[in-house]
Amino acid sequence: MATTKMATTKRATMEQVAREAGVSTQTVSRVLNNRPDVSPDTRERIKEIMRQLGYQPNAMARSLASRRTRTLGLITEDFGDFFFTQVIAGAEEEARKHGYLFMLGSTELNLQDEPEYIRLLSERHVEGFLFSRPNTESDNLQMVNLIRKGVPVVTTAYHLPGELCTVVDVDNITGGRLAARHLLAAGHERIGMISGPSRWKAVHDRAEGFSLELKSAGLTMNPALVGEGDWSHVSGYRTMQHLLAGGEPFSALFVHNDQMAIGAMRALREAGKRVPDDVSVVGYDDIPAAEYADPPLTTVRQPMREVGAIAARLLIQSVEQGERTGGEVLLQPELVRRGS
Amino acid sequence: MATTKMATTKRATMEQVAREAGVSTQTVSRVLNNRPDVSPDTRERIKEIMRQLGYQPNAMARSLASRRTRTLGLITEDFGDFFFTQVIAGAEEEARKHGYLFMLGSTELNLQDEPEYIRLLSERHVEGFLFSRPNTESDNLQMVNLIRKGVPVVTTAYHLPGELCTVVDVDNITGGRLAARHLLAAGHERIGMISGPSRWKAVHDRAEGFSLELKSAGLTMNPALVGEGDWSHVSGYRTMQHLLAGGEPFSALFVHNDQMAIGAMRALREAGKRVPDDVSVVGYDDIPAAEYADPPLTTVRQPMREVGAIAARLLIQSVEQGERTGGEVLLQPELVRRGS
DNA sequence: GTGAAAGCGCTAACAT
DNA sequence: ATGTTAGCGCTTTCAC
Repeated sequence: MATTKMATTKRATMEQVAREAGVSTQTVSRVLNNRPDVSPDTRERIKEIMRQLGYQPNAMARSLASRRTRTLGLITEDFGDFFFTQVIAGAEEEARKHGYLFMLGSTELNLQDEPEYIRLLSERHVEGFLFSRPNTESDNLQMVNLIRKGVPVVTTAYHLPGELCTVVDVDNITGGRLAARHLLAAGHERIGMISGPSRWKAVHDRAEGFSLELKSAGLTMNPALVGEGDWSHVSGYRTMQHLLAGGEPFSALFVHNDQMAIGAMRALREAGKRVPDDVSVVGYDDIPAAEYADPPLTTVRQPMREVGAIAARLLIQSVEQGERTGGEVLLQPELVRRGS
Repeated sequence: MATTKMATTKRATMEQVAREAGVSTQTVSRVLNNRPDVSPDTRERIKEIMRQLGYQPNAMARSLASRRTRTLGLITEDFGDFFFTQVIAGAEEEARKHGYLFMLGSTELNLQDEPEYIRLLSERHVEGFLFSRPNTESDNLQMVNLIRKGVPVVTTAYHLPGELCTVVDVDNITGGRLAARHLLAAGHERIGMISGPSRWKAVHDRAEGFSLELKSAGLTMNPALVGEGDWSHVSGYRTMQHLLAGGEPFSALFVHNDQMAIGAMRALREAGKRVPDDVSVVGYDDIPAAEYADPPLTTVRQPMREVGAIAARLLIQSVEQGERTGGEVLLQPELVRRGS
């Protein structure tokens, strides 16, 4: 292994630029911040010198003086989850357009690490937080504390009642309706459902939208045909086996995400049921694998990157305008018809 | 929408803590940095006051004075990619254990944004960069510039010849060998391959390992049975159709990632070939969907989170010890036998 | 349009 | 074991 001791590279400072240009640092600062009150001449000369010196402003010094960091904090829980990574990608891209960067805090299912992350991010003076993760009852305290301190907070898919916090979400009731309408239109009457964990608001809403639509067709859910999974492939597989073992006949199935739907289809296949001939399946999310499932999975697509982008935009707005708005933005899902 | 104008919350400063405790800021600083030269009494008293005041050190002020940020930069290209998100998750977790945070720069396939990200991150004085993304020839310049400036750089899966940059990778030659050995042991002799894009070193290595193993069994690759995809499901599907159309018989297939393998299996199915009865398939990566493919996909698993964790550890080491090592760490893949 | 002075909140280096 | 002095590299405020 080759090894070299390195001295820290020293960068040009504003003072050097000022000296070279024969002006005060103040004038250089004005150029750096695109303020109008500099003569075009001086401005150009200073810019040229900056280029020559490879001047890079020191963000820490700027932050210390100006109390702005143009940095945001992102709290997530699971990088393995397609939904949340897409949200992050969308948020990140949007933030950069505004000159903001995200600092990352992913608890990776160790929720107890979250306070530590929030501390690390707070110390670094992130100007706002984006929470993009599932929610349990217990973990609101952190968010509420931040909000009460006046820190801008935006969440995806989670509404904190009574707090000034913006929520960006996809309309899950409509999502459930879309799934139901699709199955009803195909003539199904005995319909099962595999939901996500019941503590999720999304799960409740998808089930509600689904039931509402059944009701308007004069049908109701049969409790013997409803199971609950934990979003994983395997839980879809097991829950399906369980419903199958119940012996209650059905010809269609609504599953609350694609991973579980793919697991459920495997269980159906193993039980000798063909999809869609014996059982039609509708999933949720439209993950990349959905299109290449066997058969290709009909599913409810959510605009996840857009959720992230809007969340970032609202967060930055809140940061820059110094106001805290407790609002909700609801995006619409769409049905993607495939072979299942 | 409820709306409130917020004043920026003012935080306690070191000076306030010092005043309350009747000591100088210096002593408070010593406590904050866990230096030994403070009497146990004073230390405890100061800590207590910090707690009471809810004191949070200002990371920018600390950075400005100490020239340390304990922040790292992470450059990636695609949050949709399972491999890279796992690497990030591993890196992130490891970094936090050392008190470091990552700032995020994901170009999301717009490679031309990378210089902008690097600039934003440099200005914020990240102490090192982790590049976790695929590579083309043209994009080395950015990395080389950083390295030459003395900035610690670690990459995953990419070796920059002649530069002091650490690489953490998974042994792709062995990966190719594992796949070949598995197929040879099952008695296959006519074996096809769908590779990733040929400009990737990983692709070259996987193909080489695969060929080497065939050679030691007295076989060679048949060029008519080799196709190239772009890692996507659809490219695996199309490439498979193309190979099938060639008419060259084969009984086994090595595919350079699972997504393409799943696409290829669909093409096989549509062509009336059963997996594994007519054609055995080995994928690469072991993404979550592999286990729930039909049939469950036999694949070469890579320890991706570990790659990230090791990369982060080496990067932090390089930052803290101030030395640049051009080394390579090679982790080993393993074969996961399933039904394909 | 430009400059001088003060200070953001902390740490480094030295003194005691 | 603790205090003093002098910055870190900028922006703010106010003066000209």
